[in-house]
Amino acid sequence: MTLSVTGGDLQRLRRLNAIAALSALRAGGPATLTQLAERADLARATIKVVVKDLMELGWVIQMDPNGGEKGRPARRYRFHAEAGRVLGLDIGAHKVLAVVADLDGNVLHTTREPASPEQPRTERLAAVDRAIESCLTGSGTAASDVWLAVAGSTGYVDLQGRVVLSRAIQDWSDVPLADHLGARLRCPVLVENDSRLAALAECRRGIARDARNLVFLHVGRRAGAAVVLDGVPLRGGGGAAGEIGVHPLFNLGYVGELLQAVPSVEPGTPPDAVAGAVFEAARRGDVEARRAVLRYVKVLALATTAMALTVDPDLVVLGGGFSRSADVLMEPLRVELETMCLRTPELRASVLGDECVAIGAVCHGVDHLSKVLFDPETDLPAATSPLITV
Amino acid sequence: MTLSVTGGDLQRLRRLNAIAALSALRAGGPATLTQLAERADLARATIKVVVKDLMELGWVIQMDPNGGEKGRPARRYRFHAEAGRVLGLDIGAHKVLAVVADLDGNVLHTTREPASPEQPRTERLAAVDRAIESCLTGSGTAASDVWLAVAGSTGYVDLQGRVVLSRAIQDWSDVPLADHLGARLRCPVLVENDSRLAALAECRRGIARDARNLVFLHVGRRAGAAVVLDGVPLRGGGGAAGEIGVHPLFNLGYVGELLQAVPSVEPGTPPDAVAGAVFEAARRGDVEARRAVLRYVKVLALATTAMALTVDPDLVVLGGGFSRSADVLMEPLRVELETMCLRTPELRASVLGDECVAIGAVCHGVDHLSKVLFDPETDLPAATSPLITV
DNA sequence: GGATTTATGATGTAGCTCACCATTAAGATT
DNA sequence: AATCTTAATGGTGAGCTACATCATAAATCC
Repeated sequence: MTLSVTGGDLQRLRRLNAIAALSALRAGGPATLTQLAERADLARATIKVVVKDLMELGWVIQMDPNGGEKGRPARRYRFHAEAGRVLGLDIGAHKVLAVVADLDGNVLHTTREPASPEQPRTERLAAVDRAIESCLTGSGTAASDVWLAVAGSTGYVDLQGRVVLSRAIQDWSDVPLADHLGARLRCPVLVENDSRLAALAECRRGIARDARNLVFLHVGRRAGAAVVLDGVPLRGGGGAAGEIGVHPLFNLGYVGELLQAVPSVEPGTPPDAVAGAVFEAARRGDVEARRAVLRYVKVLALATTAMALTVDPDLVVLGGGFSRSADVLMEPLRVELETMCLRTPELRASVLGDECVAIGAVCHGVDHLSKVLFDPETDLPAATSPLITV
Repeated sequence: MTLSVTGGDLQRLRRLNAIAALSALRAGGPATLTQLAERADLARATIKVVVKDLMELGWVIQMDPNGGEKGRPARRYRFHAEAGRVLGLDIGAHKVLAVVADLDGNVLHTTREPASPEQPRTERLAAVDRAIESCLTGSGTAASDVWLAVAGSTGYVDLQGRVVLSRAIQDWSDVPLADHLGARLRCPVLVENDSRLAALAECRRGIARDARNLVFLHVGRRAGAAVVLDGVPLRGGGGAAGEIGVHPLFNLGYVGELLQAVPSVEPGTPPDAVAGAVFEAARRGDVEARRAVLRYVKVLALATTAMALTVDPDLVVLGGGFSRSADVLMEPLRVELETMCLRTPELRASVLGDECVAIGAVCHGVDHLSKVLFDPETDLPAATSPLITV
């Protein structure tokens, strides 16, 4: 029986109401006291006291009065999203992305560094450092303003933020990424699998905003996956949830190879462009290309069905590089899923492009901060470089 | 952002404290006021008022004073588990089981009715009715004392409590089971997949009490599965979570057939006894039998790996009829899982035998009641046939 | 300029939790 | 048997908290 209800004293009630007011403010945008009272289902007088406290702590600030309505103009308040910053990182095979966002998750600045799957880890880590550096200076962010950093990396990331194993990047196994970043940044660091963050991004800001349970399929030359349940990315007991790609029956690590050796693709095409050419040919109706796409889709569908039968999602989101060719992939995939699934989930293509993982990192960071900072069990801290526990 | 914190009134605080006290009482067993104050981290005076309220509502009763300690003897209180009853049902292919339990989930009485996979649905429903009938009379329970009934059935059960599809029982698809039981019982009814309830039972009362994330594998002539995450059975968006058995690559619906046609098993052996004979032969070291077992295990392992790679559980529990032969199955299964999983989960055999599903049904019912009755959002009802919403 | 509208600030009431105290009922000690 | 020790009980008052209500203030509308 997992009933862990905690009661408490009057101060706790006050805290509860403060958090309720703050949540209402964040969820519904700027508001007057009366509006907030309505939203949080509390008396105006209560809201007033609570908002005063929140302003003193620095979580809420008063906005410029905007006239235009009749009656006495109301003071309007909003969440002080600029009080701190969240750093989001996407460490992919071919690029490193850094973004700085405010506490609402609004991205303020983005920088990009090139990378390659073959480069040694020190070079990649250096690229990460450069991306962070230029993103901070570019957005005018002091290192002390960053409350939390969240990194998304390919590969299996354990609960300590160590990249245990990566197949997409050569020298990227057994990398203590959280430690490296923590030493550099002087703030808590979370490291997550990239697909999981991309899935979260789609669930919060992308195509899946109306869904609570979804499977995210990262399609590319290598395929990855992630599961979101009740709006929360599923990590599993050791952080390995979604790693269906290593299953011997659906070898997603090399699934892209199914898209090679199509006659209509010119022999000289560089490896990176082959898949795109096959998709283009299939789009034109080339029979061999369509057959290759179907082979690719069939493997994908088998893996997706296995996941769908395990967690029964409402939605499957197609993301990753190849999702640009969703027009070619979707229909055959839908057909395959329909023949195999017990309750076929809806299928949609991602709408967040390239920065999907970085945005997911920010979302994850904001969620984490909200959970830690606005926890009814502990005192509400002041909005100044608070102590975050990871 | 899913922050749905609700603040409130002083009455709400009182309610919160009442629930905290009640939870502490239920979790830790009978207690004195001082002990309860300690457990719930509240002042004695508060506990006193709250317990008085709870006694008036009928949720808490005073026990006989038990002397033997020095100092003024303290009144001892306990949760009034006898205030209501939960009915648990297991509707299997070969039997129907009914149990009556109190609000702590203690089983008071069990009845059993035979069934067969071939019988028409009306006969099976009649057997269910008989099992309920004799279980109620046998335990001296009035129909009005049953607050909630939970049924576990083989097959895919949708969120409305309808058995959509069953392969283990012939005439058992598209059965509105919740409606049938609801009309008979005059109390709310929950219907769930049987494997899911068995998994819950292992997690609460069985071998998996220390685990929060697990995959449950129902092994038999047909195999089924269920997932428990954070101590809660995973239903999925439509109740189909865990139905990995219908995946075309691991055809678990007929996996038992892999255990046939072993020379050392006498030709005349009845179909039900073949598997047991094969296991027995394998146990003795018969090579053909071991090979058959290995074929069976390999299929099982592929399906289990797919699930494990999706949700990354800490534990896989082997349950169902064939788990009696866990000694033969475990080791090869462990080996297979180790070669395929990224993070191999621990493997254990079920300890709750035949009544596993029924016990799980009771656990699920008690959980549901706790959630609905002791919800901080609503007033605490009196402990007399309360209105339960499903 | 007056009427209307809407937000603000202040007051009083009721309810809750808690710390503190004297009281009570048992076993332990002399 | 009388006294001491121990530990729970019951009651009181202090300090907060949330809420409803009311007079007041600052805009727009006619």
